[in-house]
Amino acid sequence: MAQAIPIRKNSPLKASCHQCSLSNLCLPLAIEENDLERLEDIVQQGRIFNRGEHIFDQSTPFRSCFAVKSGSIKTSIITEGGEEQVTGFFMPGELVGLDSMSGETYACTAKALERTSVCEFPIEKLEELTGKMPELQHHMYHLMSQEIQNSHQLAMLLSKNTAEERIAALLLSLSSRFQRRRLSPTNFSLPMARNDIANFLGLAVETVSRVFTRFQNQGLIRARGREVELLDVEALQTVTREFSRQGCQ
Amino acid sequence: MAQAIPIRKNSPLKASCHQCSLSNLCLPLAIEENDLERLEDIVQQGRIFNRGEHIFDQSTPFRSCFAVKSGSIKTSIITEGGEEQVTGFFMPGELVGLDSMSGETYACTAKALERTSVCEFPIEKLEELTGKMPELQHHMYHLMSQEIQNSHQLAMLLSKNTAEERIAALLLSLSSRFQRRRLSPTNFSLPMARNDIANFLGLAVETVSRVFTRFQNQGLIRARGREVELLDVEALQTVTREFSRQGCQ
DNA sequence: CGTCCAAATTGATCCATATCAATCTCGTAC
DNA sequence: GTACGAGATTGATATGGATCAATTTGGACG
Repeated sequence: MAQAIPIRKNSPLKASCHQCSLSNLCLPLAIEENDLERLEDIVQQGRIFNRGEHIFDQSTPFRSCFAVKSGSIKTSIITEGGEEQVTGFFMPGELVGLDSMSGETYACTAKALERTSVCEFPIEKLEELTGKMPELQHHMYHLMSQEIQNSHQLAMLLSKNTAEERIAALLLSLSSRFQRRRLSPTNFSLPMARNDIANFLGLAVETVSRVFTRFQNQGLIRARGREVELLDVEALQTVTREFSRQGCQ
Repeated sequence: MAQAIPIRKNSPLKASCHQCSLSNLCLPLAIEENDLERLEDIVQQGRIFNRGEHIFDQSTPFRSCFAVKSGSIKTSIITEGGEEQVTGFFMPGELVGLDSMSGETYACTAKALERTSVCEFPIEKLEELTGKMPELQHHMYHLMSQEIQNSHQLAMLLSKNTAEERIAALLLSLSSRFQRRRLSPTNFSLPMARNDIANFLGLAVETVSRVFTRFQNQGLIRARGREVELLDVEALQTVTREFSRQGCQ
């Protein structure tokens, strides 16, 4: 299988947001034809990261935001003590790095959970562009605001909800994000390990494991390793009193 | 004391960010003289709210962000079930409403914790202005990014830290925010009730109370009702492994 | 100055989840 | 195919903080 796939003639090195199936999810929401071209001018498309590789970490000077094209990314803060706090999971169509726009270096570390490709938006050029394009500026505010809300919802989940509620909420969040990408909302593969789930939700791994089996015994889900099937979405929604991470957009 | 204070002749009804002692804290950071005037044109200054009054709530259509001039504000999310989750406390120089820039209505409810005056920034005009003023736009991104980080720090505190650590962190956060306003960082009055602290930090009121007395017995603080004196800041910092809410800016 | 009510404190008990410990599973490399 | 190790599961026990209950404090108001 050493045969390389031939590169298409005239395949542009620069981005082509036009053809991107995620174009309505990430940045170029609802902007004009020639506006889209301006965005294409500044984006660096198609960087690939393998599982476990860092897109950036807390010591990296902040230069760019990244939109996930395929794969998935985990962001986390590492404390001086070396403890990790997972702050989010990012799926295709979502924008990573918005929390870093107020410092010299990134505010967190971003790691590819699987083979992942991203579009890079250099922040200086992006700011320049949003200054000229009110729609795009508005969209940036929208995305950042959404990110604040997500984080508030997470805080709420952590401070008020039980282990079962937190995990149900996460499953439903993932479900709706898969659905938005026109993938099955009931049958998907978790991109992250149990450990990451536990850390994100402020639980011990053992607790996550136990809740998964409990849900399984109750007929709410079917889970084998990272493969998950939601058997009773309604019931899961009942378990979750609150929380709906809408992700990016 | 029925005598009204006479209104100064020519006292402008519109804002005067020039004279505002908070001008380097809230929006008009590092902008030019005539830029500041443009900001003054859009801001509605001097609205006063009494203790307990709502600046806005979740059913209010989103129109404006608010900068705290004096007093303090509590923001919280009310769930369908009527549960409250306090999402933040805002002090003079800080901007409220950034989490609401992605919906038709406000994402939370804002309540004055004491007699509070605010400056109102109508969002449409503000967006228009940031489109023309790159510095101001940059500052908005900065503020929103900071807000995301604050919220991540809170999530971290809630998921990883003990009751003592959370309360020490809050006290130190308030301390540094008082200091930024050139007030005493060791001797201040808490604007919020124990209940609000408990809710914000994901604890029961009783626990907050107990930790306060424990800190007092250990000689870390002196507290009588809402009056607090930090006696050993170093020790409090040791208690807090993490977390530093920088507030706005 | 005393009354009243909300807020705060203190004490006793209980429980959800962490922690510790022991397998088990499965993907990967040899 | 077998061996290995990381990740996941399951079981037993400990504990921090919630909850329930009872005072106490303090501020607003007549």
